[in-house]
Amino acid sequence: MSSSQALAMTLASSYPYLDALNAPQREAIETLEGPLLILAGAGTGKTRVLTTRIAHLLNLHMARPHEILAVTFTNKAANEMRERLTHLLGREVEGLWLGTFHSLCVRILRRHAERLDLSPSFTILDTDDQLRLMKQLMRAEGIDEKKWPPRVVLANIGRWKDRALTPEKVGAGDVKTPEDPSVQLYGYYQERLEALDALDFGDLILKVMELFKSAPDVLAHYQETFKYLLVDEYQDTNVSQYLWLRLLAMGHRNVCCVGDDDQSIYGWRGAEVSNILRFEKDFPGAKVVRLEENYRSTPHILGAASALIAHNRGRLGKTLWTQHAGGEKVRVQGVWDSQEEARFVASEIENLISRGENLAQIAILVRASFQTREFEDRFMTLGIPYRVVGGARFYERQEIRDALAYLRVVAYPQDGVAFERIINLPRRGIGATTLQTLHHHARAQGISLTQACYDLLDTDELRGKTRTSLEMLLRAFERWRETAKTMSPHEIARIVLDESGYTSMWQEDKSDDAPARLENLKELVRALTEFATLPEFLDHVSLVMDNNTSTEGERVSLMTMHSAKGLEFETVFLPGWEEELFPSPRSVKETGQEGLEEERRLAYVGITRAKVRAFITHAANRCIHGRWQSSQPSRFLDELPKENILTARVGGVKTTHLGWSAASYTQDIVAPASNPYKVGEKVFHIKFGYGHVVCVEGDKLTIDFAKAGTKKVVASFVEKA
DNA sequence: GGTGATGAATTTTTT
DNA sequence: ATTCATCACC
Repeated sequence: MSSSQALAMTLASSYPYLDALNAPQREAIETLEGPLLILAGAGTGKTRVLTTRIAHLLNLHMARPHEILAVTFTNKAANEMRERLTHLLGREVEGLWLGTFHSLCVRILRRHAERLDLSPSFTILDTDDQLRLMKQLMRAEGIDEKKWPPRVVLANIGRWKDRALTPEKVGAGDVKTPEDPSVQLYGYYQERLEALDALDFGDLILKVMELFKSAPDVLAHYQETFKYLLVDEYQDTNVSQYLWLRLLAMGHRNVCCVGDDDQSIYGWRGAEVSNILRFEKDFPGAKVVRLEENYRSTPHILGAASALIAHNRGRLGKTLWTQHAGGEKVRVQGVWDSQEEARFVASEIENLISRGENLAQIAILVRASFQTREFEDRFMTLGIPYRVVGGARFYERQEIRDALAYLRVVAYPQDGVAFERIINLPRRGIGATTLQTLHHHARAQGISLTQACYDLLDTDELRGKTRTSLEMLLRAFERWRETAKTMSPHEIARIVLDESGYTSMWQEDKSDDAPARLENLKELVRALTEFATLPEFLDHVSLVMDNNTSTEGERVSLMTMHSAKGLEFETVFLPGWEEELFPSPRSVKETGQEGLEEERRLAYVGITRAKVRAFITHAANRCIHGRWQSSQPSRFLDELPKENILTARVGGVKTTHLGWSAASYTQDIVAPASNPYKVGEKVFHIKFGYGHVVCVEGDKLTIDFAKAGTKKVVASFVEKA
């Protein structure tokens, strides 16, 4: 034991935050030196251990904030950890290296870009950019996109990057068939990225490794700086991230990883549970602490989850236990179809509301995001406030990405990816042919797309309308860049969007979703007020794809089980436990037993989110891709012990009106007619667009929407058009 | 170079 | 059901 650790032990009692911990938790916190692996089951206080550990390191003056590197899985988790740390220490901590692998890598890369063939203002490509680039590449190479879908090629490349395989390292055993063009395209893809001064997500990790290998002084600097390393959600790290970590930890070996092999649900993204097993091998003498006391769930919930996960082979094995007693059994409910499922869940939620339960403590966790739709419909009809977490994310919307492309070109003139996106948006007569000419020139001369435009404008290559509008566009960008020097980012954004004609493009658009898009653009400009500079904002956007899900207001949460990781709710609904949906047939088909086990872990994650009560439902019929299918209950249901569950089934061909409980029916009649809308009036709804009121009942309106058809909604969800 | 019609494929999960 | 690509025509 080191002297500092001995010190920690003796002083422990004078740190009140240690007193509330159980023995293993305390051990996990007081083992500050040397490699430590914390196997933390669901709900065993893992985040608490991590934050307390950081607080303890700081309080004992064993490290200054900038000497601690803490890696989380999501930006949200990083923020939460920061908040809890502030709370523990009673003050804000500045300078801590706390973030996701990706955001930490960007921070390092921007600092040392000159040591690599990158500029400090390199671009980070997102999935959309990647896809566009790959399509271009494949077209240029004459590769059939039908036979080799660009998404699949990109997925292959992504998996190779997850395993730290550069194009030359990809072997024959890494491709499914010898004629797969992915390897060849991987090489070209990397060349294009380099020419574009761009990195994709996987590159962020690999580039830092490259930096460390080519610049030993830089590596030494970070190895010395980061005296203590902490990693959350360790079961979801990939090989690259593991190697990255090992490189940094090699010297002092003060590395603490927290994970749960039973909650590994990102195998499809290259996560390797085996990193956990490797840990003890690569860090001999590593201490392993197991956290098995669950503070979250009732015995029935825990019992159901534990029995389910016990069906997996190849797990490290943990026995979760709780001091809680009693509680409700997990309810398993069969319904006729997905609509009835939505009605059932909604009526149960109304029951909970009438019993005074907090909506923020209720969540519906689905396997696939399309499942949220029917719940949304139902909640809107009944006026149950809800929020969809994750899903179609703000920064991924078309109009937002277009607007961002404009801003990127203003901030980084050489950003070809962004420039290409908006060069003809709104339409200004610069079509595919012109673009091809520009590309050809840019590549031949090894210059940026923007530079190629300037070059070609000096020649007679371009004529007529094309020439004038390209010239105008370049002038406009020059002007905006000038403006950007003196104005705040949000003012620049407004000017750029107006002067480019992008705003008017949507104003003139007669489609139903145009108003919502304009609203989103306004929201974007609003979001910009929080940033001092354009580059700062752009980095934020490419890394923090979380739409800042406002936690404000009491709302039911709707999300996938994946995005529910790390969260907890008093009540959890788990709909769609059917063979054709969960386990996902695709997952089982593609990766067999391994895939099935990952699905089971997902089920385990789902159940263990619940503190007090859990409902699992399965429908006999479901409409997938516009086609009705009948389905069998999920095999996972058979794996739940009888003593922990309560089964009910509503079968038969005739629909049973489960959701139409007396409560919701009377509410329809009793509710006062307190809304300002009249039959025939034109209204706007954020999700359904424009429509006319056809019926008014109390605060409910029946509206015939131009696009979405006839829907019944609560008056407060629409506005006058 | 732009537009509109037709037909096919698509949806698992996310930094 | 919706989105995307392709093709014919302006």
